[in-house]
Formats: sequence, C-alpha cells, structure tokens
Amino acid sequence: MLQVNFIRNNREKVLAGLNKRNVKEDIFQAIEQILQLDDSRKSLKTELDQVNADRNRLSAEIGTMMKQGQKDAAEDLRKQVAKTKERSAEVETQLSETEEKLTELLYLIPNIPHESVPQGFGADDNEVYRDWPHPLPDLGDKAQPHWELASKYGVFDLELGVKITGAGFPVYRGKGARLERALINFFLDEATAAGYEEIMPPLMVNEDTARGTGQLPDKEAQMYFVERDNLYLIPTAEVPLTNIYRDVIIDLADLPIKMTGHTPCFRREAGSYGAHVRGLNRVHQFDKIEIVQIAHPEKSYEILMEMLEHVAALLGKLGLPYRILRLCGGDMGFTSALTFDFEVYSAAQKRWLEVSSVSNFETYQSNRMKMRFRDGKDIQLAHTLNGSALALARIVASILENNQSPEGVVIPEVLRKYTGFDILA
RNA sequence: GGAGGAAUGGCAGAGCGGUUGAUUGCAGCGGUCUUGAAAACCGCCGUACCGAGAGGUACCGGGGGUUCGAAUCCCUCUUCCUCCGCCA
Repeated sequence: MLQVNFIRNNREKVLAGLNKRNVKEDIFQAIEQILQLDDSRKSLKTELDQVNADRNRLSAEIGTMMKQGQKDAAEDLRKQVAKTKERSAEVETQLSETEEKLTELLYLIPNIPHESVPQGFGADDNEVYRDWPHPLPDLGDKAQPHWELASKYGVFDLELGVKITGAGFPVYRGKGARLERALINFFLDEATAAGYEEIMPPLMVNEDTARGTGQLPDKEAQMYFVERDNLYLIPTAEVPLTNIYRDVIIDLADLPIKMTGHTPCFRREAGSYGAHVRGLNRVHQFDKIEIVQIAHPEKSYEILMEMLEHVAALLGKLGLPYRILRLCGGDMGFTSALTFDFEVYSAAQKRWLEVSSVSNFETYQSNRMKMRFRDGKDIQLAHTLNGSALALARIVASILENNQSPEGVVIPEVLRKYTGFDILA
C-alpha cells in the first residue's frame, strides 16, 4: 500500500496516477478521507501519549510514596490515576478505530503508475515496447493447435486431469512430463547462472504472507484456500519468495537480493471457461519459474530492465517469436508501478499468449511487509520486483505449435541436453 | 494426537510487581595506541509513532486480563524443545 506521507506530499502525482488507471470516483474520495483520518490519528496519538505520560508520572509518585509509607497521600493519587485511565481507554479505542479505518482505505488505493506507463483502459491500449522483428511464422491451414498435438504425441492429458482432480489440471505423461522437467531445469539453470539464489518455498502460505505481496485482501477469489488450516495455495512463487524478507531490515551491502524458484502455481480463475481457454491456454495448476529481486530504490528501474532482458534471452534461446508490451494504466496489476508483459506467438492458434509478466512494485509491497534496508543511520523501504522466467504451460503450448513438422515436434536445441531427445513423435 | 518445558535486543544470556527500554558477554560502528594489523583501552550501538524542538508514548512471541504500576502475576493463541503415539 501507499504511505500516507507519500500521498500527502505528492497529492497531485497520486491523483494523476489514479487517473491513469481510470479508477472510480470513490477512490478519489478515499484519498481525501485518508488524509483526514491521518490528521485525526495524529491528534489522537498526541493526546493518548499525553494522558499516558500523566499516568506514568503519577504511578511513579505512588511508588515513591509507598516506599516512604505515605499511604494516605498515595490513595489520593490513585483516584487521579483512575480518571486518566478512563480517558486513555477512550482515546485508545478511538485511535485504533481510526487506524483500522485508515488501513482499510489504504488497501483500496492501487499503486501509482510509473511516468512511462501509457494512459489506457485495457489490453488494446498497451504499448508494444518491443515487437517481433521478423515476419510471424505462417504454418498454413494444416497447422494443429497444441491440444491436438498433445493428444497425438501423448504430451499431456486433460481428460485424465478431470478424472483425477477437475477441469484445468493437466496430467503430463512420458516425453511430455520429461519436456516439462527439462524446461524447469533449463530455466532454473539460467536464473542461477544470472546470480539468482535457488529457493524451494512452501506451496501454501498464511494470511500475513498473502497480504504482504498484495494477494489479500483484493485478490482473495483468485486463490485456493484450505479452510481447515487457514492456508492459501500460492498463485505464484512471488508470494513466498518476496515474503522471506517481510519484517526484515536488510543490510545495504546485501542489495540487490536475487531469488529464483520453481513452484506449481494454483489459480482458481473462477468463471473463465470458454473458447480462449482450451488446452494449456489457461489452467488451474501450472509450473512457473519466478525471479524476484529486492532492490535499492535508485536501482530498481535499471534492475527491471535487467530482468526484462533475462526473460527476453530465455525466449530467444528457445527460438520462440515474442513481443514485449508495456502495460497501460488500465491493464496493469493493482500493486504494480510498471509492468512489461511478454507474449509468445502461438502459430497454430494465430494468437499471442502471455508467458511472462515483469514488474516493479516500488515500495507498494515493501510498505505492507515492512521490508526495509539500512543505509548507515537511514532506514527506508526497499523496492520489490519480480518476473516469470518463465510460465511453463503456455511455453509448452507454443513450442508444440511453433515447432510442429510432419516428423513431429522439434525440441529446441537448448533443451535437448535436458530432454535427452530432440523430437516428439 | 497426548504429557511436560520454553519464548527477552543481530546472537548468547540476566532480570524480588515500582526511575528496567531492559544487567552482562559476543558481534557491529567510531576513537586512542600502531608503519599497518592484532591485542588493550574509551565511547556508541533496537524499532515505530507523536512533537518545530526539548521531549514523550508504545513494544521483552501474538491477543486479552489483574494492578495506582507488569518483561515479571493470570487467561488464551502461536511457535520451538523433550517424551509418547502415528507416519513419507
């Protein structure tokens, strides 16, 4: 969430940013309420401190008197203390109510977009940041979509997934499972080579963790929830990885912190069945390798570009046609300040599929998480960034489609040492 | 799942209900000394909020309670350790 002081000191910037996101009028009203509530919070806090100071002083006096045996005088003071106690309880209630309301409203305010974020309402308004420089592959009309190729070569089985679990839970088999594992190993090796520490985090997280990265309270419906134990299945490794540094004051010398991890990702995607979600286009469980960085605020945009190039290099090595979009205000995630989406061209479906999202959250997550770094005497919030490098299901889909041939699906060169075979036939 | 024990500052480890935000050691930072380093010695060394400042308030796992006053007493939750049971 945003810091109240930031809102106060950058009011115009905040309003302009919200405008860029095309938020509703009530969000603008919330900004005004936040500033008012913060004012009352301050004066309530001042009063409470004063009352408590009085009480502490009186109590200390009573202590001294008791030692000196002046019982009667002490009795008078006790009555005075009783009054201050009443008052402090009253103010304290008001204060905590005010703080609660304040936090509630702050949760409603999305991150302020970076200046480079284009104005816009939705996917059509995104800016093509880097287009595919070559002609798009044209496989002709006989090209098969990945779900047909998958059945043909036994790569994955969605029907079986329905039997075992339900719709959207693919079962990878044989060479398909091996291809999946090859991609995981390839992506992890690439990330490790780029200096990211490999981490295997828990796949279920508690409420504090889900709140830290912004999945709660606004994206509650997206996550699977294990009610009995109050745990959420992670929608991305971003959640457990970033939260490693929740409530931590990091040493300046340790920045940037670079972490990577492979995890299955679970997404409910409620109510999103239909023509565009066939095959692996949208599933409830998929594997993803995530890269996360915790950065100095002055370095974070430089680092964002570094992460963008890391993802671009992966797609380059796989030989997949892709483009990079700079998301517009209306299409960007709630917590992000700047997001680049990577889309791979799926030659048989003749559409672009999102395979990665690389974002800088600036201090939006770190403020919630109280993730800070120490620069000498100075302590300030760190910037958090993350990106998919990469999301597997759709990469598999596009490899199948783009690399199909009469002989079978040709495995990209870089994966062959991991798969142990060079064609899916 | 059952029975006991524990939770204090980066770590270790004190703390009769009353000037204890908290003794001490280590680590860290600054300094003296040294050609440099080490050793020795001196000083500093938690976080947040309110306040122009002086200063104040809160926090000893989380939440609640007793009391004029709680790190210290009570309740509750969580986590860790030991033992038993179960188990990949």
